Parts: sequence; structure tokens; C-alpha cells
Amino acid sequence: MSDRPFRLHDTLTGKVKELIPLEPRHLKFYSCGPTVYSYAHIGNFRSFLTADLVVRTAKAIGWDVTWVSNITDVGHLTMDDMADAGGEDKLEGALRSKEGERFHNVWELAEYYAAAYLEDWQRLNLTEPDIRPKATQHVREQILAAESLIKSGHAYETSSGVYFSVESRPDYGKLSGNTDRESLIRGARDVVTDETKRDPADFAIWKKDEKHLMQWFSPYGWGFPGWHIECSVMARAYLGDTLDLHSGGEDNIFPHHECEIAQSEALTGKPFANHWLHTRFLLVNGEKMSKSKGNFFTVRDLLSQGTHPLALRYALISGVYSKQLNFTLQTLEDAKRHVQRFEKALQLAESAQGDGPNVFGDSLDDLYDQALEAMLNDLNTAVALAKSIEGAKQITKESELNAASGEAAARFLDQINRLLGIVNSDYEAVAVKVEEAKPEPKADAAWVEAKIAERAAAKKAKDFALADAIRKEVTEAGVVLQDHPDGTTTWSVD
RNA sequence: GGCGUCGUACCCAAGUGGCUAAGGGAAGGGUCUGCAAAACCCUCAUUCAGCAGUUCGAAUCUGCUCGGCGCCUCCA
Repeated sequence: MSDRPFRLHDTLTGKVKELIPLEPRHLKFYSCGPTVYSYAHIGNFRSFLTADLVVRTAKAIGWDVTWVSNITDVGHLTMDDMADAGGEDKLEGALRSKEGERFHNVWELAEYYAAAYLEDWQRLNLTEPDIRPKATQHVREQILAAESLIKSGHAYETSSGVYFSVESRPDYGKLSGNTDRESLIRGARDVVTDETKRDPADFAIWKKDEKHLMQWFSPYGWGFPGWHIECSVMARAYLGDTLDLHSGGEDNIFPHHECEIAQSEALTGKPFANHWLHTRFLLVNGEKMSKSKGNFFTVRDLLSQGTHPLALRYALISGVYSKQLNFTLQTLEDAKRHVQRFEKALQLAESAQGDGPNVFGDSLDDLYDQALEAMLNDLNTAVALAKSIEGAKQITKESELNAASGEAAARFLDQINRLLGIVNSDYEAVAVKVEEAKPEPKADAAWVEAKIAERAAAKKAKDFALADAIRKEVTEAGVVLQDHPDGTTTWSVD
């Protein structure tokens, strides 16, 4: 089982190919994290979830994984086109915006959004990476890289900064297919403002800027590092010259990853990454998410509206990463039902007792195996989830389980949870937070309790017409009553 | 203009050369529980945007047409 091939799409070759770690059974993986200038939206998390699923799948076949996922907290510019880095730093921009007013400085802003990001990460039940480097903690290495690139002739200094010479890398464009020089330059022309560059397509490694809110001293004076060099440097620092796998969103293909490749390979003379994985965009109601279209969802927005975190997770992985996924509120509703089914199955497994044979035989083991197989086949989450649900249905089909069956069910659910992260029962902390964020119930608890008692009395007297009238009354107040076999009634706010 | 990707039922979404086109939601019918909820059972695409072609055989390959979406410009 440990030698089953793990097949993934590779952007560099455009094909699905086997993922083969340089060091057998030890995956060295770098995934691009967020720029912490705002709350992460659900599209950001779709791509982080792809990385999480790669790691889970690799571990499921017994591989060791060293996973590095960075946090970009400086240098990602709003006008950072293929070339110029002529815009303003995203973090500085955010500080000047309305939401930024509450922060004293850009460092505080970065720290705040980085913490929010980690909170979202945990709520959506992503695996914790081995290392989470921040760009600001690796400025020294970035300066050293700039010096080295200048020395080898791949970069040059001008009055405004240090630029990478695209011309020095004949294979520049191999990842994105943007190899047409004319079109590259034409694309750049509109936004290029820096006349000091030798070639419009050259991109910044270091920007000289004495007014920047985050600045460091370098051989080129005060300034800050370019966005692309951050990832090159951090990946190398923790994973070595050649990575087994590098991932990000599809928009990272160009310019970000293209530039990383150029810099890293110029620095080391070795291939930067053997496998490139990119997650397609998440669409909302058939369109790309954007604030202006009003279809923009952050993770916290949805969770604070009472969405179950695992339902959101389920919804975001319900389609394969290699195709655009259309997210709608209906998708979320559907996902909620699945999560409830898993919860129900888990309860059954936990309350199992008594003698008897395992009623499931090998069927649950087979389903888990099929789910794993689907994940090994280019992360086919849709099929893996279908198999998981089939297993959950087999479990919930039973009204109660004996000990042997309960053990089999618990093992299945645990395996599925480790693979897909959708059955986690250890969710109290999150659940409480979400509960707190819910709007106040329209009906007060004492009133509902009184109504329940009234209804119980009516039921006892077999006055079902009155009992139904009471149910109707509380329903209209937005309260849902649920009767249990033991005669008790619980309620929840709809 | 350059590069790319997709078009499968009411909705979401697998399948990418060959048994009856996964799975879920919704909907309809049923079992069960006084009712409701949950759970369970049944039904729900002779058909895969359109046209032409390759093939013994195509949703799956090729060509064209139409349409969606994306990157090249801030974005995962």
C-alpha cells in the first residue's frame, strides 16, 4: 500500500504525472500562503485546502512530509505586474484604507490579519504545516540572494532598485507559456513607469524606498524586498535547492511562480521544483468573486453567520481542484447535510455496545480504500467524498451498533477524517465561537421552555391538536422543536 | 491580440475510448414516529452545448461553430 503511485497534475508539463519525491517517501512541499493585508476569502482557502489535501494524502500512504507554507507580510505590491513593482505595498494600502484606521502601524496590521488567517485555518480543520515562515523574518537571505544574482549577472542595480534580468534566462516563460517576447513587452508597456530598467519585462528583487513603512538597510540603501524573491528564499532555506512540489492558486502561475523559477534556478543552477500544482479559481454564482460584484465571501463572514466550519470545508473541496468550482449558498446547504450525516454516524459508533459480529464485514475498509485511491488519482475529492458518504450511509442505516461493528465504524470515520478532514468531532471550541456570533434568538429561553412543558402536558392528555398548535406557535417564533425517543423535547433557533 | 480551461439531469458535481453515464442536494412516492424532525426504501439523463469526422465502438479522440470562465493587469 505504501508504494501506490500518487498522481497529480503538473503545470510545467501540462500533464497528470506521478509525484516522485527526490528522497523516497519524503515529500518536500512548499505552498504559497496569503498576503496578510485583509481577511482571507473562501477562494484563498480553496487553494490552501488543496495543499492540505496533498499533505493528508501523502501521509495516508505512509510518506513523511515537510510542508512549508509562508505568510507574505511585506513587498506584495498592488501594481506588481510582470515587471515593474511600481505600485504601492498592499499592506501600506490597507493601512490607509478605512478598515486600516484602527491599526497604529503596518506591523500591527500584518500581525492582526496573520492571526486571523491562522484562526480561519484551524476552524476549517487544515493540517498544521511544519514551518510557517514570514517574509519579514527572511530579509537578510533575500538581500544575500540579490547580491548573488548581481554577481552572477542575472540581476543589476539601478537608481530605483535591483532588477532581475529576464533575458539572462532563456527558458523564462516555461511555466506559464508566456514565451512570446513581443506580447510580454506589449503587456508590460501600459503599466511600466520605471525607466531605469533595461527591459520592460525585468522584475524587482529589491526596491529602494526610504519612505516605505517597512524598510531594511541593504547594500543598495534603505528599501524592501520584492515579492517573488521571498518565496524563492524561504523555500530554499527550509527545503533545499530543489522542491518536490510547489503549489498555489492559478493566478500565481504568472508572474509569481514564473519569476520564482527564474530567480531560484539562476541562484542554484538546479531545477527549483519538480512538480507544480495550481488550484483553479472558485467562482461564486458563476462569476469570479469580487467586491464590486457583491459576491465576495470571507471565511469569517460565513462562519459568523452560523455556517458550520466543516460544512464550509466540505463545500470548498466538493469539486476537484483542477477545475473551477462554482460555489453557491446551495452548495453550502448541501454540504451541511453531509456533515450532519457524519456526526450522526460518529454518535452511533461511539454509543456502540454489546456482542455480535461486525455487520460491515470488509465493506467499510473497501470504501476507505476507494476514497484513498480517488485522492491518489489527482486529488479526486468528488469521488473520495462520494465514497465517504456511502460509508456513512451504511453506518447510519443501523439503528444501533454492537461493539465490533462500532469499532469498524469508528475506524472508518477516523480514516476518512484523517484523509479528508470532514468528520472531526473535536470541534467544541469552534462551535462555541460560532454560537456566540449567532444573532440573538427572537424568542427567550424561558418562554420556549414553558411552551415545551405546556406541550408535554397536552401530549400526555392526548390533546394532540393543542400540541400541534403549540409547535406551530413556536415555529412561527423561529424555534424548532425536536422530540426524542425518551420523551424529552429539545429546541434550537432556526 | 497571446496563453489556457470548461460546457454532463432542476441545482452542485465525477467519469475522458467499450458492462445498465458515480455521488449529493432538490422534487415526487413510501416505511417509521400521535404530529414534526431525523433515518431508511423507491422514482428521477436511451443521454453528455451544436455540427461534421476518426473508430467495430465516443460524453471520452480530431476539426469547426456557439457559449462560460480565467491568466497576460491587484487577486488563491
